[in-house]
Amino acid sequence: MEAVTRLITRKGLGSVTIKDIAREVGVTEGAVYRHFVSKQQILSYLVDQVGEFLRETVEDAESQESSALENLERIFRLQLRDIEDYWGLALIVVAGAVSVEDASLRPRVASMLDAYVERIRGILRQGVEEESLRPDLDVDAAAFTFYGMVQGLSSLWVLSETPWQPSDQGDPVWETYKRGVARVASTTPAPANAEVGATPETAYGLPPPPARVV
Amino acid sequence: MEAVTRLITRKGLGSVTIKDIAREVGVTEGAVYRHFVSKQQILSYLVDQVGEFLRETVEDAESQESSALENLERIFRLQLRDIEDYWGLALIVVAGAVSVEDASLRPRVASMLDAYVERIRGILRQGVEEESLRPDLDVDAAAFTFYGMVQGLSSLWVLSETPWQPSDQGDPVWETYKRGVARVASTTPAPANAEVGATPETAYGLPPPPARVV
DNA sequence: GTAGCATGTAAGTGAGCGCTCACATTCTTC
DNA sequence: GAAGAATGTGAGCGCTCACTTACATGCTAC
Repeated sequence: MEAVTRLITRKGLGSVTIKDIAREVGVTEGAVYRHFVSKQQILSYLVDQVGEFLRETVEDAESQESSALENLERIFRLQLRDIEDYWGLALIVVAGAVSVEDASLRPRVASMLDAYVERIRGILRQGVEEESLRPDLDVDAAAFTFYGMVQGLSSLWVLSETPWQPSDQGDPVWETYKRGVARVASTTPAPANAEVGATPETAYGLPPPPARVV
Repeated sequence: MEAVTRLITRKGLGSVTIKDIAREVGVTEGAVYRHFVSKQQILSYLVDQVGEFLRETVEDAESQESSALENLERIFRLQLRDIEDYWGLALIVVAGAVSVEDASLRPRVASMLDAYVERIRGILRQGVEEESLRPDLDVDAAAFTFYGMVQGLSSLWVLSETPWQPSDQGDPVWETYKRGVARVASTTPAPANAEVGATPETAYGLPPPPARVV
């Protein structure tokens, strides 16, 4: 499974063949079929693995005893970092690219992503309750937008030639989101004549994001 | 090209073959090769066509003499509608799925999407100037988020089994976005002890969003 | 009307795919 | 150390794909 992940990260999902996998592991094709009954099964396991990975990410961030908004920000940043590390997996997480080609995997990808979005909704709901988020927040909409932010950054990054990183854009994108969902009174509203381009302070007791060379 | 669009809409991108295209048009494979030199060329034309389609959508919305925020909202809604109508094209617009499989098409898809996002940025910049958007708005971040909203809704929709439509979620998602980018001073800020569940006022002279059953 | 060209057809080619199978090797168990 | 299971090999099967080619047909120009 690790080899498959590496290959997808390197070559993209569609062009990974059983022969590729076998060579990456250092065996022949036949040997692969001693452990998996079909290519579809391999991809299916991969989807499960990605789902598990997502679940862990969310739970790690949740376990910290802090506000929902802080937890969300942590998830957001972890997600961007993971996407940078696992180029190809981003495509699964983010576009459900597998399921486009192989309709039989679609339900699995769908339910994996659904579980993820549902977890985000849960945090948002908690945020509304604990009043770190707007009381009139539409939780579904905010969850969609959260998912979209990650996905949008990922797919533009994956396509782009220039070597920027999602996390470079993470701060301002998050600020925009926060403004949309946070309780208005608790944010420090920008003065009307604030300087354009001023970088917002990072908060929430997070370590400052690692400096990245652009 | 229309036949290709229909086929992708019907079957997904990866599983469309030259034979499929030929049959859809009503000729044989050989005849297709009288007009196109390769399958890659066909897909390349398709990407161009999608780019043109996007450009037209944005320009239509821009041509209306109204605020940048209103224009953006119009683009957002048009986009969701188009995605519902052209299932498969959503995947190109939204995930660059082609380019995942065929690396040679990637630059083309990338520049098409880049042009789109750049247009969005232009509208946002205009909005900052005309003061319908926050003066300290990070235009890049807001453009990313805009793109992500559309993409997030699309891909979750494409995967989902249940028959919801992106435009069902459009209103609340847009509200969230608007709150993130619009000029704070011109919105009616919720008082610190606002009632839970209070619906924010729409502003900017927009008609109230149509009531939607969720 | 016929030359020339655009367009179409049917059969094929070669390559790559997922997958299988007869057979070899290695590991475990007693 | 032998039996048997697990694991690996390499050839190859059947299939589909993008693409080609030899040949037919219709349209246009003069």
